[in-house]
Amino acid sequence: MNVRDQRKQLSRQSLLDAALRLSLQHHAFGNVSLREVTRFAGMAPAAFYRHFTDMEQLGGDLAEQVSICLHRLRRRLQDSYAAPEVSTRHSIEQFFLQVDQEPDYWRFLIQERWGASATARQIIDRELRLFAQDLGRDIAALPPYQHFRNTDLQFVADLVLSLSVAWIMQWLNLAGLPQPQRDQQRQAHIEHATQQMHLLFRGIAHWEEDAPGIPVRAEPVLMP
Amino acid sequence: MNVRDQRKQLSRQSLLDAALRLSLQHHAFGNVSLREVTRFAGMAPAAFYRHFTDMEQLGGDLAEQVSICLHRLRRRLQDSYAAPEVSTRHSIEQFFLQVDQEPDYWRFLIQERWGASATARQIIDRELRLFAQDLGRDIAALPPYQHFRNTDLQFVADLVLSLSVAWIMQWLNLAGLPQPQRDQQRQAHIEHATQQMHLLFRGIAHWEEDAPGIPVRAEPVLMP
DNA sequence: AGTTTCAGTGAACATTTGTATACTAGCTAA
DNA sequence: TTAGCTAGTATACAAATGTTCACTGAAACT
Repeated sequence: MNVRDQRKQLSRQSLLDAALRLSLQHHAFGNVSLREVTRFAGMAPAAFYRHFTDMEQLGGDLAEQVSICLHRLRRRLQDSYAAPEVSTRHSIEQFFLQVDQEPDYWRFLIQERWGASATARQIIDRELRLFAQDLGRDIAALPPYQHFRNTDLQFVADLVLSLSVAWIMQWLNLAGLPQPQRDQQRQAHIEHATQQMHLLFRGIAHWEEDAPGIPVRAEPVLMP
Repeated sequence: MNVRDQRKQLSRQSLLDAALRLSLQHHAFGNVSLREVTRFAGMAPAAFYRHFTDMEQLGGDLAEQVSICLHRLRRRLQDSYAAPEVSTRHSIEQFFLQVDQEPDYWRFLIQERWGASATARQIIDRELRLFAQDLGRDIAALPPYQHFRNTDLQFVADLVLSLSVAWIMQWLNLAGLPQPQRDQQRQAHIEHATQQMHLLFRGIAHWEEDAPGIPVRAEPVLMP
């Protein structure tokens, strides 16, 4: 590649990095101004237009780039087929360890899921939907679940996705705590998530039976 | 109350209303300017300071007001004890019907949960946490669940809370669709949520047993 | 070697922003 | 009735914003 194009992409990346950093600092991408981004990246405001027409476009491109995080996660998920002897708890620990590897990306993703940039919202939504689909396919392919219909397993995948999003944000918010308390809270959070997953497994295992322990009369109570 | 104080509170409310409306329009409270709020409410910018010192304070007060929504929901939840013969599906329908009654409030709440205003975030978080606690207590008080430990049921409540948040936002985003397609999608969404709840019920019913259908080796796969 | 291309600069612009000030009208309380 | 409060107005100002334009210098191409 050209030396010039190389440098161009370099400063383009520094703009994206600046936008990400400032988005997290301001708790929203929409609160970040064009000038602020260029200032943070160390260039003149007008240089911005050599790379993006608009802050909206930058938001979209940033979301696209951050979405790579999810792709990586999906690939790692498939790798877990190779070594399936590990426990649920261990898997969850691995999951959060992976979140910790790129915490800013994850925070951005969840923050901008309902954020101001329409393009970013669209991209993030597509990405999460894709992720849930893959999750459903992966579950369906396993021997114990093969006798379930594919559509049945899809809503399980959606459920896990909803849970994951909640977990990640809770996990990331523990990062601000002081060291001794933080590790304890993190351990508790892992325990919490593991229990929730176990509950789901029980539910799946007994999916087709009646649930004699739970009378119909009591059902609505769990439901807000 | 004084006529003057009465009028003051009236215009204070119109400021809050304007802020809510504009927050939803801009997809973030942080993107709303002080002047925009006063313009929308039909007064001069300086009048703002007779009611709030800051946009931050307005954000907090708005979050506080919107939180009433959750209180109302909690109360309605307790009422469901009176008529527990209804099905899960019906309860969920009722739930979304209630969301539809004040959709703006709900959207604001979820949107600003990780938004720019620190005060708003704090208030919303406290409110959701309280909601989950109540949910746990309510579940624990029911005969079929009384033999579970309270702490065990708490994570079930957290799970339901995480799910509810996801449901609400998905539900609200169906509002933009054209009429014929919308009702169909809504029906599907209710079905979806009902299935997810049923899965949880199965899991709770078989909480203490082993799950023979699910080998340990397969567990991690469900876990991202 | 000479010309072209183009990422980045600096200055300028019209707007919009938050905030301060002096002021007005009308309710409140003596 | 009269004096005082005070919610709201009008105006002003400094700061920051998005966008433009002519420019510069180094890489790229012929």
